[in-house]
Amino acid sequence: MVTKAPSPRSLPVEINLTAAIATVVGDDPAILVANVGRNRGEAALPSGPFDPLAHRTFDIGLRTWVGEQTGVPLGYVEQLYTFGDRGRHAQEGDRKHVVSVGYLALTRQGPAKESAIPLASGASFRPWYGFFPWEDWRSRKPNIIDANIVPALRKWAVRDPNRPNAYGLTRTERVRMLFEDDGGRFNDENVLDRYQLLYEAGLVEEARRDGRASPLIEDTGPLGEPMRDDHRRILATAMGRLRAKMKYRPVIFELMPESFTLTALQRTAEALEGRRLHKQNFRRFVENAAVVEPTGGTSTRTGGRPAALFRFRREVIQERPAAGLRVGVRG
Amino acid sequence: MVTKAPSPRSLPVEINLTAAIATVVGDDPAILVANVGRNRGEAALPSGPFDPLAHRTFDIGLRTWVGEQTGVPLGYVEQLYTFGDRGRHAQEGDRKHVVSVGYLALTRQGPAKESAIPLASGASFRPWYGFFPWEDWRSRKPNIIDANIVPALRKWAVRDPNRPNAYGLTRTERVRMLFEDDGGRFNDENVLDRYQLLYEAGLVEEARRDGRASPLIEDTGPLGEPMRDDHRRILATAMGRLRAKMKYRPVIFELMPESFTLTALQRTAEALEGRRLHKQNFRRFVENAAVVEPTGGTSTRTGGRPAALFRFRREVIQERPAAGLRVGVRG
DNA sequence: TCAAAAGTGTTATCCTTACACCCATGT
DNA sequence: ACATGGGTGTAAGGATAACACTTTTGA
Repeated sequence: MVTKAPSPRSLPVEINLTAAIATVVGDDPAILVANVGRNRGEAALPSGPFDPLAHRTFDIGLRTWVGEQTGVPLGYVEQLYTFGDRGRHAQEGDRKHVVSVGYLALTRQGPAKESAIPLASGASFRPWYGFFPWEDWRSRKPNIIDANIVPALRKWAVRDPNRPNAYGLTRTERVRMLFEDDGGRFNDENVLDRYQLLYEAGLVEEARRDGRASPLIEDTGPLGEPMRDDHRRILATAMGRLRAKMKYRPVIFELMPESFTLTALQRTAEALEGRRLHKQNFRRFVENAAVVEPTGGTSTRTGGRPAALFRFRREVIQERPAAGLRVGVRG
Repeated sequence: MVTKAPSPRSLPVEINLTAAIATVVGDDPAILVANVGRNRGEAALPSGPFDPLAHRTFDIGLRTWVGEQTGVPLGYVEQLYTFGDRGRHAQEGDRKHVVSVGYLALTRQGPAKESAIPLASGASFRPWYGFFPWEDWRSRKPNIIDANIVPALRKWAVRDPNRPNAYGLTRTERVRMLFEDDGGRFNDENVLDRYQLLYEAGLVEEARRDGRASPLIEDTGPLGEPMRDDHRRILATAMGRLRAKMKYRPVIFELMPESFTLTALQRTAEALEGRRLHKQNFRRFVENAAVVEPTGGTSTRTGGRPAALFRFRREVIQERPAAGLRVGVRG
């Protein structure tokens, strides 16, 4: 058996780090993007080469150039996935091969509508549901699902209804599981699967760009705002991972200010999960998980009774390593 | 903000794929290793360069050379983590930089003690608890923990008891959470954290090799069999991921034969999780999760009443996407 | 005094944990 | 007949989901 035999001939390889940097602005989750919709520029995630001479680890490299170039200090950082498909960046020709390591990062951003952090020009925080309008079920099931997505996916599925994918699921089954099955509830963590299905069905702009568009895309119109290269796939991975992770790790507090009301905490959880939560149960959960403690202060907010302020109890990290916000459904 | 600016000067980068290929042999989980303990050879995970000219994706590359070189057909394949620290492979000098993409793969191996699949010479399946003896709690709490690990870690911790790591945990807290807290239960998923702690404390052979050994390693003796490079870290990542994943996805059936008894299924789950499970509860769980169905056949096994045979119900993948074996504690 | 949001009490139901016992076969 | 493992019934306790109601402020 061979181990680390040198490749006979090989393309030069470049390692690229691409970060989905998430925050919450007001009541909406947002993502840091570069090159915002100027003339012809598509939105792009911050991304840069990894230079092993300058930085010892991926993490250090990422924090350094994100800090330098955007002014955003990163708190929590987590590696997501490494994308290495040949031909992901067709425009590069075949002269080198780019491998992208995707990262999720969190940064605090305060409640202001305007960004509190001075950002480099061209960079801004944008609500992530602009890129994934079908993921925001907070006020209701998004209309785009029944009006556009499901009809188009059904047409796509019937063309070859029984072809199984890698997991043995047919097109019809995948459509039902991911978009139709609202008798069952919306599974907030399958962000990537839903995007992937739309991509395979040729219904997102990126599929058209890659020469995989279906004629059906003319029916649906653009589904969410596209991003450069496969950045929207990386963002989908990040959203799904964050939604999963917050249920068993207290990462949400990386997005909260030092002290906050329980309602603010709930709004943030709802923003990330894209669905409303049940107030009493949310509070009971937070209470007996003991992840927060009262500061003693109160906040006089927009109308209504003043709310008690709480802070994150750092001790829970050692007391209950699995303390997240695994709360139930429905508001 | 810069996106994909070319790195000014850069080391050549090589992408290396390293796979933890897991199976179950009899009642023990095993991992495919190359270069088994001949003269001076350390165990190593199968590993090879990724050549973007030959293979379109990482997955395809991995399946191809694993198949060619070892004869092992891979079923389930999942990317784990990409390791890019400079200096991981010191012996390479500074002439190129190797980035390793770690993978978890599963393959069926049948109940035979001898491997059913002809393996390339030098390759073999080895029980993974040989590399992680502190992870097997099936018969009892491993003696090595109280006899060797905890005393050495305590000595290590008191040298600098309050230094926090990246998560704000002190040495003392980490030791307690990961190895001492048996009032609380053993958390089977933290395989990587435990290995990482032993590495930082300088108690594993790899730390000595990297020049980070503590004198304490002379007290403890070698803790588990070492592996080449950082392969034991990759294996720890794989074990933790598999233990976590089997609780919410039916991946365990990738390791089972076509039909099996419920006890065999339980033994496999126990082998992977490294702890005994409660029989009745395991059965009830499997029953009402409806992940299996009776084949009608029975198996006459080693003594005792014949056991009914079951098979995996593929339909659950679409019925209950989160159908795993999230079963309770204790046998 | 009333709108608006904070904050609480209580119950039905289901799932988890744990107990101990019966069944069918080979020797 | 008995050893060996296969297979089951049931009850206590806790977590979850859902119901509607009281409290405190600002305008």
